[in-house]
Amino acid sequence: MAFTARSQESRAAILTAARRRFAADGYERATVRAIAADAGIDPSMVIRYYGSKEGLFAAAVDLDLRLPDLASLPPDQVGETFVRHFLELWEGEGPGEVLTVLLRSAVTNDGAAERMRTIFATQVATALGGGEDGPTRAALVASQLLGAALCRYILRLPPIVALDVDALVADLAPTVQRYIGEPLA
Amino acid sequence: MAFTARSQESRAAILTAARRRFAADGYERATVRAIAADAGIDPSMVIRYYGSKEGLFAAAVDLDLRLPDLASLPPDQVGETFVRHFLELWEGEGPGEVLTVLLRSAVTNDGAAERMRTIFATQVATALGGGEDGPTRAALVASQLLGAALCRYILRLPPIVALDVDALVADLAPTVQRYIGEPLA
DNA sequence: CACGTTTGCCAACACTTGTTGGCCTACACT
DNA sequence: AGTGTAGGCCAACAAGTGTTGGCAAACGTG
Repeated sequence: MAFTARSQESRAAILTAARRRFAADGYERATVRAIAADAGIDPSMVIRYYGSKEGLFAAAVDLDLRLPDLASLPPDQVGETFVRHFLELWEGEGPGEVLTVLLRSAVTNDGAAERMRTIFATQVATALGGGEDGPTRAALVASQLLGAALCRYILRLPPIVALDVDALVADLAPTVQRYIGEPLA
Repeated sequence: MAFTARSQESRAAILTAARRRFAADGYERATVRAIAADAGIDPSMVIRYYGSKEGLFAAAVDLDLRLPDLASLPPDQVGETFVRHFLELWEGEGPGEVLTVLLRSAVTNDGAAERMRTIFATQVATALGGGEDGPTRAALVASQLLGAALCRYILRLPPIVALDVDALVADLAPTVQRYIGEPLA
């Protein structure tokens, strides 16, 4: 039952292959067989190590957003800092893949949607702190950031893809800043 | 080969059932058998009428956004009008289902993504008019609106779901207004 | 009324899916 | 060296998929 050092290599190979497949195809179309083939291993081993396809998925999307401590920043820079951190997460090799997996499959798989919900209900909401309408503000921020990620990394809308990170940050930061700070309707 | 009046009822039943199933489950998990069962008809008829599952899908996502003429509005109301129109499209029974289908499957299906791209590259961009950076502005608008739709109708983030349409319009309108009118970075 | 066409269902096909059990090999430990 | 345990692959399963062909009944048209 317990893991030994010898199998760690296979486990890791399976996990990275799973992330890549899940990211590329989404939960439903990514098959255990394809993941196993990418990892150069038998499909049955995938089940043996991770229990089921869903267990593998859960292991593949285990990510800490590592949101910075925004409370210690000058209030008027929170928006820009937050947007930049989020976008650089997406641009990165590892986290970007995990986030792609999450978003791609949260759209069709309810388990992934639940995971996304908790991530943005806990990590984002607490990072932003906030009073009684804190959750609403966090959700508005999420709507803009997830929308941007959707258009840039999933749908690949050309005008959004064409922008470099700095320009995108400059465009989005005021929006996020307003959702965090300005009074709501 | 040609359609007769007698079959129109079944065709329509299949189409509405397909829209509902595609919207609820996404392309992959919506099975022809389930759609046929919902329509109270044999699965083979679905294929006979629409050729294949993909043909049925193509027929199910045939929608005109019916974007209003924004040019004739006072410039400072364009944002709010646009946001409200978009949200009410989503709230509506028929169009909302089609949009859900489109977004749900654009994330994993490349054909649907292409359809989405052209919709937001042509319909939205031309509705907003605009000069040389018009496409960029339109894409930024799309990022916020699609993000909001994603959070509200797909991921169902509670704080976004809890808002009524008026409140959401009030929160999002300034963002869209800024993307349309204010200078970009 | 008889004809051909259309509608519809049943059964089946060929295939893919996640998952399981059996068997052999290679390692670790005493 | 001998033994127990874990790694790994093969083959197979049961279930579900989209799709096809054949056949009975209902229809519209002459």
